[in-house]
Amino acid sequence: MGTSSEVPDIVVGRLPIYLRALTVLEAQGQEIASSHELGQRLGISSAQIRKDLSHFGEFGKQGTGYNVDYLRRQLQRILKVESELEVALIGAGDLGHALAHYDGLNKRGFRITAIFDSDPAKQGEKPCACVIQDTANMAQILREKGYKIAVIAVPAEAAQEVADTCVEAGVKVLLNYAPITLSVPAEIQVQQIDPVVHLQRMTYYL
Amino acid sequence: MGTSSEVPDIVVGRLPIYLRALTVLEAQGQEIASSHELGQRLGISSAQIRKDLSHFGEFGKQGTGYNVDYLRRQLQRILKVESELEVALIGAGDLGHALAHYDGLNKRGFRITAIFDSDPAKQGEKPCACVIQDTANMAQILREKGYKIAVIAVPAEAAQEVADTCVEAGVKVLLNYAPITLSVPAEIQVQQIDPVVHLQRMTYYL
DNA sequence: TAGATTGTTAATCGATTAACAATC
DNA sequence: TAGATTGTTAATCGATTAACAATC
Repeated sequence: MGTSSEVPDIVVGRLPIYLRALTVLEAQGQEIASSHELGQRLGISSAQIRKDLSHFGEFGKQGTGYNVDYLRRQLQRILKVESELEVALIGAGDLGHALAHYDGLNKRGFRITAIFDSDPAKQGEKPCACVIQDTANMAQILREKGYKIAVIAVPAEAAQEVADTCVEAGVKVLLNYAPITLSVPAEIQVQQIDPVVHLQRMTYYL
Repeated sequence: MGTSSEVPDIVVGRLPIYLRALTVLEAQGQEIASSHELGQRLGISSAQIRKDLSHFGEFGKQGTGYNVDYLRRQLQRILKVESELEVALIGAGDLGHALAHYDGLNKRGFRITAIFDSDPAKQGEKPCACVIQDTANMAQILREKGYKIAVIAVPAEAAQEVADTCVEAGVKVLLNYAPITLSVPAEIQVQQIDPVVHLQRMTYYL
């Protein structure tokens, strides 16, 4: 064991997949799952699942497997998603609206509580529980309310500037839907969602 | 060298990122780029970029670097995105509509030419160039028109069944927005987009 | 107890990096 | 030529897997 910074990124990246599978199993009323069963569902070897989990502790019982509810809670704790997290959404175009309406975020602990758009025509609209505000006020609001998580759903041309503002305002986690690679300080977490990139890595095999 | 099946998945996965960066550079009028410059922009080592490209051929010139336009075209060829590819979209909820409206797909070679939804109220609607059809007719249409690529934007409960139908109808590439791990034959390519999974792998570091 | 499955070790496998000859 | 950068090799580094003692 040791400090959490020793856990490989790639291991951390699989935990949400495990968590999701456990949530599904629990909804189905299953109380126990073995690493073998989990692995089969996810297309991952059972050894890898056990190895991954061993970075964080001992969660199973020999001869039995893992208690689904217990392991789910442990993963939520490890991933720091036990309580609800507030998310700022920047960009209220089609995608921004779709995200604002999407209850899957809410149900899984991410609450969009601020939305920004630079288009005055959209400001004042209320696509979900919160009203669309002017991007000009974003930096101040992010800092005052202490937002740590932001979702960027603006056009590619605006994304880097939005990211810079977020970082400057104290945001630590960025989910970027704009199709460009953002340049941010090393301590800032960025994940990219670009459907074209995902499609292109598959068309290679056609 | 050898057959393309020898190229590691992880290398193929980076090519779309390179392609995207080259497209940006070209739009900015830059004609030449070195592996070092590309790497700096992407947060990847120059050695890795050269190694990755070396799986497919020799595209650069010593002492100079890579011709941006030439390398971009080569990557498009390797990734099989030289010509437009037809995409079927299943699910016309908020996300489906957002995808149908998104011109970034079109501009980068993926044309949505069929949309399906099981809700009769939505059928007949025309969110983009094509009309929403009944999911009941999906299998037949996918097979007749020879769709190889489908985007799944239905609720989690319906996703596995939709995937099964797609695979049965000859689809080879699936982009899945539903928050479940799909079970498909090994030869089928699947990529998953789940914002919650992306967020959770970052909240670990908060 | 017998059967099953964990957590962990050691071996294997694969990916990344550093370094450099080739060459533009 | 001098400077720069590629493509490639070999070394390093890290991740996955197989195997098994521990134990429920």
